[in-house]
Amino acid sequence: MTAPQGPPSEKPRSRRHDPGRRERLIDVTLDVIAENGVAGTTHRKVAAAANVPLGSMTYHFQGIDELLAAAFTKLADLTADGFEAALSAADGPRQAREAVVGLITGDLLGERRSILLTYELYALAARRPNLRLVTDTWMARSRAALERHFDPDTARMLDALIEGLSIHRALALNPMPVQTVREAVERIAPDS
Amino acid sequence: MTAPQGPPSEKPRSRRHDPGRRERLIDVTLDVIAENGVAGTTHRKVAAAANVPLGSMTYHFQGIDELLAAAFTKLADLTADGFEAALSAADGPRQAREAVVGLITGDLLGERRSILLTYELYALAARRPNLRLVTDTWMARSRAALERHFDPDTARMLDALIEGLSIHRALALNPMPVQTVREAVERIAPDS
DNA sequence: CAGTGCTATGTACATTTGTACACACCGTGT
DNA sequence: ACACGGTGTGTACAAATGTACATAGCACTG
Repeated sequence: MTAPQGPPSEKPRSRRHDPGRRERLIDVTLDVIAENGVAGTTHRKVAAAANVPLGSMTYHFQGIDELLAAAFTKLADLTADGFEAALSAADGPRQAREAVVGLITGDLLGERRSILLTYELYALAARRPNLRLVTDTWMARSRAALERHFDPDTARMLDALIEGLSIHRALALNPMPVQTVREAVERIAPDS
Repeated sequence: MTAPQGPPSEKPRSRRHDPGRRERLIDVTLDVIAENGVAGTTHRKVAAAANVPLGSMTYHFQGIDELLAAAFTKLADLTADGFEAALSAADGPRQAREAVVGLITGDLLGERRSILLTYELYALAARRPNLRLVTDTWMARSRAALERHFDPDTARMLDALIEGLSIHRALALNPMPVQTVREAVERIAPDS
């Protein structure tokens, strides 16, 4: 779905010389986590999904912890990138608010995967100091991006609102309509 | 910490006849999940923490899935109970808002554990239909409790805000001050 | 007070898992 | 051309895990 499948398919057998394999393994790992959860993510599942031998796992990553850390670091970086891009493109508070609405209500397909992975990250970060650094950096970047348009307090509130609304939209049977989302954003960040 | 430790200590050896053991196992399971995550929760760890033999696990629960489901169901029920109680005690919108602030900023000790378990539940519920029922019921109860004091749209917004603010307060290095939380709640649910 | 049925226990076992490691391959610089 | 160092591969193995099950003890009914 998201990660590229297998090496560019040269010969069916013997796919040696696969530059960028490490990076591809990280992408595939996120897919595996999204599907099976951290609890169900194993070296073997990732290897199978990426179509590489098991030994490749321990060669590229010190252990499974490093694999998970690398995957979640990439997730946080990419998500923060998108967040910053959407807000940078906005000009003025009006567009900024609409950008926030867009981020919350963004396409529920890819969004759902992202939210799901975020839970897993939060759950893991609570117990792993090195992942705490990842979530902290992520939050700091989000807040900074919001502060380009809103005062610091409002930025923090908006950040929390985005978090909560995203979760609710992902979990709820009938998600909150876009118009209501817009109303919530406007209440937190009024026309000043 | 939270769950009662071991049976009431009769004889050191042979603790047969332990009524309510099933319930105690559920409590201990939540403790184990909080400490090790769903990924690190095993029959043996729970059994050791509860001071019961391994065989007791498979006797009381069909499998580890049923154990996890029972634990998370209890978590959701208890949390929703507390939520309802806090809001029922409030009289008028003013007190209701303050109750919401209290729920968000509630003692960070027990709160932290609760939030942490919630991530785990969300992550698991995304893949397990029977747990989806648990989260749906929980959300419905929360919303209903809020609707005793606020109009439906505001209730949904508040519910999401509570979610987001709780997460941020649990994860952030320096959590948002109570006064700012109050301000956010007031912006979403103004004096009408 | 005897019997009956639920509860409790300990152990056994097949699977799965993380990880190590010895060997094969190939691009690259000399 | 050729060695060499990084990259890739397959397999092996100990540890941990979920689960089944035969046996044992206790409470409670009649």
